[in-house]
Amino acid sequence: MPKIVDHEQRRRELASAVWAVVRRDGVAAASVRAVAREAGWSPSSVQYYFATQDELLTFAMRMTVDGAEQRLREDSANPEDPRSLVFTTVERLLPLDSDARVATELWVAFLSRVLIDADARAFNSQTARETSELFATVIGGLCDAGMAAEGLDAGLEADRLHALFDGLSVQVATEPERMTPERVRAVVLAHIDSLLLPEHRGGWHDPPR
Amino acid sequence: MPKIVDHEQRRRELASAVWAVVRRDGVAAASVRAVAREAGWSPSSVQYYFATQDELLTFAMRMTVDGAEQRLREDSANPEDPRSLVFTTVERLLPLDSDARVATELWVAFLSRVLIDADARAFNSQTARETSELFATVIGGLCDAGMAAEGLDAGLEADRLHALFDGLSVQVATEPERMTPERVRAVVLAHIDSLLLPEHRGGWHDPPR
DNA sequence: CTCGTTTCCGTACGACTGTACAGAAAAGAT
DNA sequence: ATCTTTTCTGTACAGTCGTACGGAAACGAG
Repeated sequence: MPKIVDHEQRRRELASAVWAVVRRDGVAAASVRAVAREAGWSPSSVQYYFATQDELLTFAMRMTVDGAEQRLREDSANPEDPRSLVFTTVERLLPLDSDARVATELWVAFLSRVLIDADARAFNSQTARETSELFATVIGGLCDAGMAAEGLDAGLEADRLHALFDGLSVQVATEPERMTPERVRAVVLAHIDSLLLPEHRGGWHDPPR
Repeated sequence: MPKIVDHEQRRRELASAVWAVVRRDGVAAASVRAVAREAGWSPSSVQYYFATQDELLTFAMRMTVDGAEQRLREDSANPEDPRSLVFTTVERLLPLDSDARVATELWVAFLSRVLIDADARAFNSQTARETSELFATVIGGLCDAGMAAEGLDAGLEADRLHALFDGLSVQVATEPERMTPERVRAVVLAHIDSLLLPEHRGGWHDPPR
């Protein structure tokens, strides 16, 4: 038996190289050769683990959403008040601290692929649907707790929060100097307040984190 | 004197070809050759009007925001109630009808460039700032009319509306089947209502258009 | 018709792309 | 030490790309 490498780990390693290249030079520069150079391997070696470039890029993209899901699960055992559950959910998905922001930038970079590539489009629809459902769940929590403003349409509000979330993501990635983490937090808090009954608004003495 | 062509018009004609290509095959496919083929000219001919590819793409992108500005001015002489001014402003900028949606898709396609190219970044910042100011103005109109909810921070709300707008733009471009024009309108109307004093909410018997 | 300018095009060069393929290097099992 | 399978690499091919350059075509003024 010959030398054996953990294929999955090697693939993750190469995906990280994809991130680095995309982050530095854009998604158009994520060629097989560039990724190989970044990872310190020969292009043919990359080819050994990913038969095609598309496979490589798709895998790299899928890893970012896996990361987001994991980040989300980290303390979803968070039975505190539904209001801060909404906040932490958004904040976990929309990474504001240093490294994790790369995932958002990757997402923006890959958006251009969604317009063209059918697979990327399907993948995007899938994760978008999951995000919508997640937001619908946490907003449903507000309603169940009787904290939501009266006449609030949970489905509509989930879409609205989702759109706000996507917009903030884009702006964090494309205009980090204008849309700072503090500003993002302020916008999100204001938005959540707008979902609540007046008596539950404000008083974010402990903006989680 | 030889044959004379209107350079500016020819440039606009070529920019339209850029749109068509970007729309169909993505921004990565917007090569000089592809644009020339689309426009029915030789690649060298395109070169005659745009010395470099970058010049071509930048010009095409700038034309889309010119279009948006023009669309905006079309009936900005609209002194009706400030509430529907907010709505029409958003709707004019976020084209929902057939053709004009291409501009939004172009914007999404070009976002990936913003992450990399310094010029694209500056251009994006500039237009984003203008959009923010515009939103701040119309929201200021709500406040001045005494229709805004109490304790409303106009600057913050301008940013929030801007983020919602960008998110809707992305979703309209990437998931048109989920985010239909009707859904967009519903989300925007709900958002505007959340900015108002309770007594001014609802009753959009005449959603403009 | 002829000249001069503008407009347009064909060609060419160097660089990069994805990927197919054949063979070299590595390393555990015998 | 030898064998066998995995791992890795070099090379090659057929594209596409941006763009520089020289010359052809078009066309208005004289």
